[in-house]
Amino acid sequence: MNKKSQILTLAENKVRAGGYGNFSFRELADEIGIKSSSVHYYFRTKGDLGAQLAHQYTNVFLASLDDEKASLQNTSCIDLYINMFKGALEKDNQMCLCGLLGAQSDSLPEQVKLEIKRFFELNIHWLQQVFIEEKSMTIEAAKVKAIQLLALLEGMMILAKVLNDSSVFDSLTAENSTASDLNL
Amino acid sequence: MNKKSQILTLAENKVRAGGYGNFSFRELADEIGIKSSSVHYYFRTKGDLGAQLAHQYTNVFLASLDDEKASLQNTSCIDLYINMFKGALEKDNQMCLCGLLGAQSDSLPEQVKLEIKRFFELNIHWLQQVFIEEKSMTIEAAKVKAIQLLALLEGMMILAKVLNDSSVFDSLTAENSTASDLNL
DNA sequence: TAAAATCTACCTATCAATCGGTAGTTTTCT
DNA sequence: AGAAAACTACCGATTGATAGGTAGATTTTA
Repeated sequence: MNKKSQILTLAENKVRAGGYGNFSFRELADEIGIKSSSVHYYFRTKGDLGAQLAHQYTNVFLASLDDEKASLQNTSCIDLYINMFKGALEKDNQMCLCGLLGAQSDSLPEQVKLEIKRFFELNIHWLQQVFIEEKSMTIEAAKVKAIQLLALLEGMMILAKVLNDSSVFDSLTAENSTASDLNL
Repeated sequence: MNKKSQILTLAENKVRAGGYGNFSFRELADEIGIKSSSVHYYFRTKGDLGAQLAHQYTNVFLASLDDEKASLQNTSCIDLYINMFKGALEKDNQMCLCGLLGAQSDSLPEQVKLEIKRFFELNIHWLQQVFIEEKSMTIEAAKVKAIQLLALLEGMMILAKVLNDSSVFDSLTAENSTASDLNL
């Protein structure tokens, strides 16, 4: 793996653990074994690094979503989507990168903010299509559902972390659907 | 308002905008018109300040929840709860303090982490009681619902901020219940 | 084909600013 | 007088960022 990828991977872990302020050029450089100026060689400013990080995270997330969709043909895309979040949490025990950055977005550089917005817009659109196709919803209703599900999952990641219990996700998948209908 | 309250109020705004790293002793002191050492007089360490901040936030939040509950007798407590979140967002255009800190919790001092956990446990308990009383649920089902609703609202705050649109909350209240049943 | 120019991938060294925190002193209030 | 609430004056560490340099690979030009 080249240095640039190493930097992005390491930065992702740090951001997902504690947000935008939880990484520094020196820290990244030290742990990789280069100098902080070399990190600046790949990323002119911290904002650039953050923006590229979010952009790549979004692309990888959506790509693996489509991959899973293609390979698991008999599973509901909604369950697939829920399990993507649950899996990310259980695998890394970390927040969603864009969820955390989204919560902090008031304090982020503009370029990072835009990438966070992109993540949410693309995810809402992906889910909206699923609700239209799987549940025969109208465009409007599907969008509302998409936003609600995405919010629910981002929030669940927070709760799972705080309560130190990833089983809170289990009530969401269709297998245990007795508890899953959240009609308020 | 005394200095200590001023410090806490100012710190709350800064944390709700950008997280735990978004305030410093110097910044708080400058904006209030005292010296940073005077902030240390009231709060020995940054962890102490953060912990007291979260503790007070939790107490105020739950107290005004009970206040509203007592004054608005004919409204569902669930709608009341939802509107507390929506109101906080529209009034301050800021995240839930403990939602943001919860997302960052891996990087927080232990004392702050404990206060964040307290916020979520008390809120889950409050909602659980509502679901038991209003919807005649079992203890277990009510807890699942409480966790789901809290997660949904914390996540909605993130989405509302990122999309810059607080109307995403509107689909949740009982008045527009056509779109509100989130049965997956 | 060989020299010249350019690029890649780092480096050393340093900057002003900011960070959380401390010791000891002075002012203000009761 | 004595306690509370501020202050001055620091400390060591870290931050993002910049200037300038270098060895080696690659590309362009004559």
